Parts: sequence; C-alpha cells; structure tokens
Amino acid sequence: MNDEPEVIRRSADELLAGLNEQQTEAVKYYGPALLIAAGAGSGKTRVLTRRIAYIMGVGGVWPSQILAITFTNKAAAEMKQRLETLIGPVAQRMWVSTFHSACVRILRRDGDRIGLKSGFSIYDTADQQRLVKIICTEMNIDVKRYTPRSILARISDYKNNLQDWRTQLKEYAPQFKPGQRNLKMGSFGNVEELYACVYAEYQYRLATANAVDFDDLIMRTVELLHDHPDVAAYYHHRFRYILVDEYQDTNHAQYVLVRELAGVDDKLTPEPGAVGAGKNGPAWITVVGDSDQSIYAFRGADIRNIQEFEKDFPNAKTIMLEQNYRSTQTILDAANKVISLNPGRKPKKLWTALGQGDKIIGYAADNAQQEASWIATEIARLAGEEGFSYADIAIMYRANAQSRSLEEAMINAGIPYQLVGGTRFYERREVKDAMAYLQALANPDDDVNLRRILNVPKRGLGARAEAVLTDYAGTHQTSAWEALTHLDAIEGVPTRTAKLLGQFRDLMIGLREFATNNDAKPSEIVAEVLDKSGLLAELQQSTDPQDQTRVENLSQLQSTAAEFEQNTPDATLNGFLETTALVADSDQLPDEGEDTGKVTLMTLHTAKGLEYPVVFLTGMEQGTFPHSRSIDNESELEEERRLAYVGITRARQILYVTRAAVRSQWGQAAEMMPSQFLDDIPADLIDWKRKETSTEKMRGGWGDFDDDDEFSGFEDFGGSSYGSKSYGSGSGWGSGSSYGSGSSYGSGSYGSKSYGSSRGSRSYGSDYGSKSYGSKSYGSGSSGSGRNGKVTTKRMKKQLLDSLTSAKKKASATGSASAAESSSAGGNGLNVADFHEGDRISHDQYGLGKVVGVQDKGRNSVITVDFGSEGVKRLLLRVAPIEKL
DNA sequence: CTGCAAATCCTTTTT
DNA sequence: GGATTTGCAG
Repeated sequence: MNDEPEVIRRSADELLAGLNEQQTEAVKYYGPALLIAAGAGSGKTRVLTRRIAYIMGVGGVWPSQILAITFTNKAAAEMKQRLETLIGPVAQRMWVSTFHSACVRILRRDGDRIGLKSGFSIYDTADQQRLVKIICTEMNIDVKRYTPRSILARISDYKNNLQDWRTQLKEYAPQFKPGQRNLKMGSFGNVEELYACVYAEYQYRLATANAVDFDDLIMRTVELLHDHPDVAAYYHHRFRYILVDEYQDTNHAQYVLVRELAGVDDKLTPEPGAVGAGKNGPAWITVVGDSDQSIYAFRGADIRNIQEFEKDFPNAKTIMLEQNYRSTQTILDAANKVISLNPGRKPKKLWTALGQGDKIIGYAADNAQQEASWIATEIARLAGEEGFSYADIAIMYRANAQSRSLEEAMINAGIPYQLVGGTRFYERREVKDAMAYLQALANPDDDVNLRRILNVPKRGLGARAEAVLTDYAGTHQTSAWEALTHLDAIEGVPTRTAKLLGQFRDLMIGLREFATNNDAKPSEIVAEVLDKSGLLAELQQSTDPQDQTRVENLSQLQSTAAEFEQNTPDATLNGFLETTALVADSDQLPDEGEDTGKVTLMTLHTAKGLEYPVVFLTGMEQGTFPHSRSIDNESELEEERRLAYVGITRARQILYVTRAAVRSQWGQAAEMMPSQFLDDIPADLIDWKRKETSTEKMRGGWGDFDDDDEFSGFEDFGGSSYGSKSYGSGSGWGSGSSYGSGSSYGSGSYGSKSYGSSRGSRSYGSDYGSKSYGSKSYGSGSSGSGRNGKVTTKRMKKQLLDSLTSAKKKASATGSASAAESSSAGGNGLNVADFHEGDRISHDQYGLGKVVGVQDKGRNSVITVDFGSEGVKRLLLRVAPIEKL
C-alpha cells in the first residue's frame, strides 16, 4: 500500500469558496439521495467535482469508494482533470467513466457468470445491421417491409426497457426455438411474433459469437448484478457514493443499473451510527441534470427518471441551480421564453448577473449557400473588427447534412474551421475492415466480423464459399471459424474454393499467432494485419483517387493504435478494441481552454454541454428545425423545443439565428418557412439584419401564418417557489472516520483522451502538427487569421472544395452542365432505331463517344459506346444521360 | 465471381 | 447529392 498515490483532502472552506448559496448547499448536502436540478450554465460540473472532493475531504471517504458516471468519454476525462486539481493525481485512477465503459469493465471482470467469455466483441450499429440482415434472409423476412433498421430499433427498445428475449418469446412465439437455423418461416401470425423471433435469434447469434451490442452492455450488466448477489455485493461494498451526470438522458435500463449498483432495492441497512453511507447501507446517490435539456428520447432516454426522482428514491432532496454564469440576460430571456412553451414542465427560470448584453442577431437568407456565406462574412468581421478568436465561435445545425454548405463557405472565405461529427472514423469502410480483422483475431467466434473479411480484400471467396461455412456452422451449431477449421471434413466443396478457404484459414492462424505473441502491441498487430491480409496492397494499387485517402486512414489507424499503446500502461489488443468501440462525436472536441484557432461546426446534439462566446444557430426553418419528422408529433416537438433551448443557451455573448428560404434536401430544392422557434423568441430581443427574403419581399407578406399568442399567459409562472423546502439538519458529515477497504483502484485507465477521439472530422486551417488524431488537417501551415495575408490561394481553395466532394468517379472533367434534363420522368425519349454503329453521341459524364454496337431489346435496349480514354461503356438507352449529335 | 452502371433508398439527433 | 443495393455481362 505504500505506493498508494497521495490523496489531497481539502477542507470545507476551500471547497466551498466562491460558490453561491444553492451550489454550497448542493456540495454539502448530507443524505442518501440528491437531485441537483442544474439549469444551463449554472456550474454543475463545478458543483459535482467539488461535491466529490467534499465527500472525500470532509466525509473521509476513499476515492475508490466513489463512482461517477457521465455520458461521454470527453465529459469523464474533463471531470477527472478537474478533480485532479482538487484531490490530486489519484483522480486519474478513479471510476469516473461513462455508463458504457463502466459496464464493460464490470462485464470483463465477471461476465463469465452470465456466459460471456473474456475478449467478447462489442458490436456497433453496422455489425448489428449485418447480423439482423443475415437473420432476416434466413427467416425469409421481407426486408422491404421490415427493415433491419426498424427491427433493431425495436430490439433496442426492448433492451432499454430490460425486456428479456425469453419473456418476449414466451408471450408471442412460444413454439420458436432460437438457433435451429432450418427455419424458413416466411410468415408470422403478427408483428410481435416476428419481432420476438428475430430478437431471440439475434441474441442467440450474439451469444455464439461471444458478442454484445451497445444496449447489451447495460442490460447484461443489470442481469449480472441482479442474478448474482455475490457480484452485486462486491460492488455494493465497493461503491458507497454514486454520482450520475446528465441524469435526464438516462433510459430505464440505466436507471435500474444505478439502483442495482447502489443496492437501493436490496434491503441493505447501514451499520448503527454509520457516517454517511456507512459500510453496509445502500450507496448514496447524487444525480445532476436538467429536464429542459433532455434531448435523447429517441435513444430511449426517459425524462421521467429525473422528473420522478423524488418518488423513486426515499428521502430524496432536490436543489435547484438557477443562477447562470454563462450568458447575457437577453440570451436567457429568449431561452426561457422558448422553453416555457413546453407544457407540463416544472417552472424554472434562469437568471444572470452578467447584464443585458447585445441583442440577438437575425438573418433571413434566400438559400442555404447565401446563409452560409453571410455567416462566413460575419465571422470574418467578428474576428477582424471585434477581436474574437475563431475558436470563440461555433456554428450549429440540426442535422449533419447541413454542414456541407457551411463548410464550403468557410473554405471560400479562408476561415479555418473544424467539423465535429459526420461519418465516424471507425465507421469508414477501410477502417472497419481492418478492425474486423482485429476483432476476428481477438474473438474467433465472431461470425459477423469473420464473414465481413472473408472476401476483403477480394480473394475469390464469394457467396458460395460463405455458404459452405455457414451451412456447416448451422448444422453443427457452431461458428463459422469452427467450420473453417474443419474444412477438410466438409464434403462437396469445389477444389478451388477449398484451396482458397484453406489459404484464408492459414492467414488467420498466422495472424492470430502474431497477435497472441504481440498482445501488448496493438499497433504492430495492425501493421501485420494490413500487410499480410493484402488490405493495404489492394488500396495502394488502386487507381481510384478515393483509395488514397483510405490508405491514409489506415495509416492513421496505426498511429492511433500506437498512441493507445503509449498512453495505456497495460495495453492489450482487447483494450484497444474496447476503446475504439466506445468513442463518441464529442470525444474529438478540443480540451477546455485550448485555443484551436478554428471555428467549430457541429450538430446541436453534439453541442450539449459546451459554450461559446459566439453561437450561430442555423437552419431555423420549419422542417429543418424543428425537423420535419417531429413536426406533427407533440412529444417530439417538445424535444425539438428543448433542443432549441440547448442551442440558445450555448451562447455566452452573441447569438445569431439564421434561416434560408430555400434549402435543398436530397438534391431537391424546397421552400422553407421560418421556424416556429423564431416566433417564440420575443420580437424585441432580435435585431434582424435582413428579415425578409427576396421572394417574400416580392410577395409583400411575411408572417401571415400563426400569430397565435394564446400561450403567452404561460410566461409568468414565477421562478421562485422551488428549492424552498427546508433541508437536512446541519452537516452530519463526521470528520475523519476512516474506512479500510478502499485500497485497490481498478487498473485499466479508461477515458484517457486522444485515441478514441478519432472521428472522421474534417478540419481546415492553421495548426498542422497538433495532436488531433483521426482528424485530417487541410490547409496551409501558417495561421490563416482573417487579415494578415491571404494564405489560401485560389488553387488551394479549389482543392479543398473538391475534397469535400469525396473525389467522386472520374466525373470531374465533363460533368459541368446538365443532369437536370437527363431523366424526364421514366425515360429520355430516345429510340433504338435512331442509333447505328458509327454514330457520335455525347454523354454527360464520359463526354464524346462513338457508337460501336446496338442491341435492340425493346425497353431494355442497350448501346455500346467507345468513349476513347474513358473506355467502352454499355449503356441502357432508356436511362442513359446521352444526346445524339 | 467480379466489375460496372443504374436505381434506390435516404436522414434526424448517438453511447 | 451521396452511399448502398440491384441487375446484368463477361
């Protein structure tokens, strides 16, 4: 125990310094269950970290007895960092982690009790979909009617609500036995039966593949704790204080998990005279959240968890934090008004001492491009004249698809930016392929990943070869890998296929041996896989320009692995796989206080928890925000409104709201009406730089719609009345009482940053060598600040813009005009009879060509055209974008 | 079995 | 506008 790191125990005075009354009360509160209802910008992370330090410093509790849960790795890392300044380096080894990593950790330790072998795989969405698709095909399910996506959504619902597949099966399909394979069901009595069967089969396959999905991480941990009291007892004994951040985003499963971990339902009683939670009673719980910022209902979050906290936990206490330290009063007034229109919420009103501040600035553009370029101009002005740094500015939007026009405008204006989110680095095809190899090496039974790489890179093993393995696996109730190892025993395999399968098997055996011998060196395993599998070679030999970026991504993957190795004391292949499986968008955001010199672009969801001096809320249109899919659903609209509230409250000093009259979605232009949220903001708070768009001016009317102020009576509900309940008797924290147990902290260092942070982020601008892995940095090395020197030449801009359009095909040269006229509803009116060998035609993509062949097949007539350097193409006449010359 | 071009979905939001 | 699936030819 001598190497126990030093723990700083701070005094109450130190820990309460600079806090307001409510914050102080929250830090000190002595009791089994505390809800801190923390409005936006009310300093909740501060309160949470101080409370942890207080529990330790004043309550004499060991760091190992505390469990703090967040939703993102980024939040966890930040909390650790802040804790470190309060209590010392021991903070880095505390259980401060996300729900998901905490569960992984628990399952790695005791998962064998519920049938999980160590080294289990964690399936991401893509893996899940592959698996469900396989099952649907085998079950003869019409995937047009029941898409894997929708089936998975249902399965996710089951899991978030802890509905076991056995229960579902018993109720809706008692005759179904998972794992029988020969099930050509085809028809189901009803939908529930179908869902139940797929769910059961899905779980069966996961089990044989020794894999879990995201939702399983929570549900199966609950199962473990619930069914194995000795395991539960271990954690009850260990965690005496549990703190949960963003409690409004918890789903039912997570709620139950917290209860299980705390032992709330286990009739535990504290020893007589216990101080705090004592040694034996249920753990004491602190949750922090804001029901107005609940924006994850679509993912199963249940807002009732926070709304009914006081009912759920005996002797619960609620403390409201309503003083905002972030924004101006103008911004808060707007936010308060918007959120006040949600019915049935606990009234709450943020206030600030920071003063009125500037008006909100509004701008109505004619289209998305104009909106974006106006924003770019405005940003240049802010940076040039108002002295803001680019890093002070964030642009937010409802859906990722909106980022493109904004990116283009930034590039055109030479403004450095960083885009957060979009397609995940680990979801990129080539990266996923490489990871599938690693996964299959770590866990041989992982069918989904093994089948994925069977023919990647191309090695002549197609559907037939795969069927050889799956048939054997099916009849022998085993995995595809097992089938592969019994290859010689399988009859009727064509010699050629057998040979190729044998080669693949030997490849995997060789790689696995390498992996076992180099378990602590994931980066070398990655290198070996890339090399021996031929994955890298295939891409390097390719002429497709996109494959070059793929090669870069793969080398980046290797760097990420190397970085993981360096930062993790006891690195293993499994550890690496785990970390990469649990990364989130927000993980790639820069650290607090780090000046990246770049404007940040991200979705509103990703922006939750962040703050910027200047915020642009873009796409404020009906159908964009609120999103069209939520517009006719009352509860979803309420969630959109909360999202608007989140967006508005991100701004510290200046808030912009912008909209476009025309926005194209799926390549089709659509006219957009102003968002209802714009009307919800009191008109005198907005200074419109341009209120009407061109077409609206011509029509001479705006705001014909909805002027209904019928809800305005809601506004004054009074922000008082809460938090006035008298609270617990004095302090009660005995001093110094010491508990023995807490010596060993878990070893694996989770949540440490940087690796994991990889996302397919694009970023363009100044700093090259910065440590942002997984994010490409375009642009010159020099700092591209607005005025000192245009570092971006026209040519570079062109390159950057091209790189946005993921280097599609070879279309670039000719594809200038037309595309619009190519297909006039179901045919281009061309007639086979008009085409003969030797005719010259023009193709939108390939340019000029000469007809070298004509096949008259009626509707499906085909002409063969020689496009010279572009090659000889066979075109379906009916749809080909061509013109006879 | 592979490669290519056309057709067909799309999109909320994410651990 | 873009990624993925389908359909066909060699």
